[in-house]
Amino acid sequence: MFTIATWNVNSLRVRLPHVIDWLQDKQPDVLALQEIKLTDDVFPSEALQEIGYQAVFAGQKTYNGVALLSREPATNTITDFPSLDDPQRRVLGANFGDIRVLNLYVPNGSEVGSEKYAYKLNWLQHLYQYVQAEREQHEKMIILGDFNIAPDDRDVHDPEAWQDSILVSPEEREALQKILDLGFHDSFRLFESEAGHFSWWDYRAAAFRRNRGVRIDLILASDALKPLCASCDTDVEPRKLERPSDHAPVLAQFDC
DNA sequence: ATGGTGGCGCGGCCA
Repeated sequence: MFTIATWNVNSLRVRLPHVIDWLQDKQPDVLALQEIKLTDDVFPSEALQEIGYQAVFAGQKTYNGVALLSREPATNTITDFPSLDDPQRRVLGANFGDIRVLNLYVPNGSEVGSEKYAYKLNWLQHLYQYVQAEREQHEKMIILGDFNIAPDDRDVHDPEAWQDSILVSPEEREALQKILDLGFHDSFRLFESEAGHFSWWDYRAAAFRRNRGVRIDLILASDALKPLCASCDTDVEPRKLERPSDHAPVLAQFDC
């Protein structure tokens, strides 16, 4: 069994105790982190090593930053799309055995029509190009992370209120669909077709308590991995802790 | 309709 998870931790410095507890509880082979919000020189490699996890990472000051924590070493690591020169650290690709893993922190986009929205759509185009090329080289591939896109209205607590806004706009959803059309599957939807299952809840207005969230943290499995996917679940428990991340971890299991 | 919270870092940006 190969188990892999994604978690936007919103500062690894603050959330390190939660991450360590969760790793010890769930023991995944790989955990992809987003928004670590720290520079490489202060990455907590030793604390993770002590509980049996190695790390590769691409950090920056204050914002963004991604990492892959794993029991076995990562190989063939990349931290950028070849076609995009971007100072923002949002991409981390690596192999774990014969599985190609791509950890993403997709830009939020702020507001539809804004400069940040244009950056998001452009970034997604470069992602598409990269995945298109990678797909030809790797049968077993997993793309996971904070996509900052809710795939469809089941993934939004109040679709009418959210209509055409950031995270759900048609252009964003089309960009995600294009990537799925390269031969990927939303693991969560292989097992659950009902609405109301979320991975992010705003810190404000008691959104978590009222389950007013969106499902934007995804694990995409390639065609070859789809039949091997045994489960995919959101773990809401860490969201209930003191000083939680605003995102919950999502964990998938594969029979390989 | 607005503001509500949290992280970084100490004012304002970002989510």
